[in-house]
Amino acid sequence: MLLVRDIEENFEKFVEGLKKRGFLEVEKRLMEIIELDNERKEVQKALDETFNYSNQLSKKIGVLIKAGDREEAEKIKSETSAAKDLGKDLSNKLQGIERALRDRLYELPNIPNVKVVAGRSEEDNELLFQKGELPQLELDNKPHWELIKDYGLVDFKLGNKITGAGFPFYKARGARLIRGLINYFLDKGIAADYQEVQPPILVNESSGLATGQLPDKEGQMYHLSDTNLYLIPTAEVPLTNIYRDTLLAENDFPIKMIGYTPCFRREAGSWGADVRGLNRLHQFDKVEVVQISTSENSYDVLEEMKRYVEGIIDSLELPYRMLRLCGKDLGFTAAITYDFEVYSGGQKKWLEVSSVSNFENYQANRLKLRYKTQKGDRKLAHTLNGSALAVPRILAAILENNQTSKGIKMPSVLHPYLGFDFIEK
RNA sequence: AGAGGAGUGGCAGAGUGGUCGAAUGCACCGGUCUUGAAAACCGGCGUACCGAGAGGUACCGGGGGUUCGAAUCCCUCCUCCUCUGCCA
Repeated sequence: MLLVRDIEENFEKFVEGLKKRGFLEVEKRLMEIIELDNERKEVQKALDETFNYSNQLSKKIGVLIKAGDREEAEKIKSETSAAKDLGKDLSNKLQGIERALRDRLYELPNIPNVKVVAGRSEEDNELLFQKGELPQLELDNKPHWELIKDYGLVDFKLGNKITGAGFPFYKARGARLIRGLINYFLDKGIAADYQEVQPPILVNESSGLATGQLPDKEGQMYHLSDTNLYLIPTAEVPLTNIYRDTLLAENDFPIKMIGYTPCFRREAGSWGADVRGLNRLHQFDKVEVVQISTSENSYDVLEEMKRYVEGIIDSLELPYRMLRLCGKDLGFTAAITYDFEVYSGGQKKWLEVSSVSNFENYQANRLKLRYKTQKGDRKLAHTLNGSALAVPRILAAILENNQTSKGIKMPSVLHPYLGFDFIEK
């Protein structure tokens, strides 16, 4: 959530930033917020004064009763009702203003970093580099949704029967591949000093609000109405919320966490050819890294996370490229996001397998996540996260790129995790 | 899930309607003493909002209520503990 004080101090920067995202009537929205905040201050002040007045009277009554002067006490009591009524009016008014202010602030996404270009759609994401050879496949190569059938790795029909579309069963070597990839990704993280966390995959409303999935993406999460809990769309939610309502010391940093969870997304409104097979699922596995940093260091941390993710993809011998998302494609809470995509030769498509983002203090503000500086000031921390990595799409690319007429080769780093290095017919 | 008990500052723990933002101890910070350290002693020590400041206001698990006045009484939700039941 944006800070009103920052909006006031850097009005132009906020106007520009929101315009980059294609927001309309930006000045008007921001002015309204500043006005509401001023109104809030005024009403708060009046309310404080009213409370002060009645607090004085109450104290007097207390003293008088103790002194045995009942009559005088009753007299003062009769004077309190006007202040009480006024107090009630003012606090209703204040509540209304605060709600309005909060609602307006909730509507506003994070301000993009200066490096982020405006853009009109994902077409305008900036391609920063591409690495690795595109696979030279034999003529009869197939997309993974055929390969998984041929080799009996993933069963979508069974998923339909037991749950519904987008909830596949992984079987035999398919299941082993999922488990192996998860373990490989976790081991990589541990080697890079991330602390492994196994979080709950159901979270409460406060957690969803704090990392910004709520209210923005309400319709994208599965909601259990009888307990008012949400199935997580990413481990980011429970991992980042560990630090909700926290005051850290500067020597608590760096804070590096890694967690594997299944992720649940309703994907309402998704359609088209790119949803086939493992490309887009309602339930999928993902290993996520999260870091909490000071405001000074967060861009160094972001670079570190990018290098980290790149290293894993590289080790899997997959061709990949990195993009910087344009303002229009940037997630609601992110200030900057780098996407990693791997090339999947069977469907001849680039698949997004990781998003690495810096949220600066946007989430921290909602999380009430601060740290104390050496000088003793309290500052909002910065939060960052990245996929490391999304499992099914990596699986799709491995299957497609390594297929031969005799079977599918497995990347060498996975051999110890799989117990096989080749999937033959 | 049922019955009972409990949630107070970084921690421990007092406070059951009035000058309580809250005793006391520990921890922490500064100082005195000391060659140095410890001990002892003195002082400081929660958060947020408003204000240039003086100061004001709010906060005793969350929300609501009673009252001139609530940490204290009532309602509700959450969490923890004990017993009973159930179950990976």
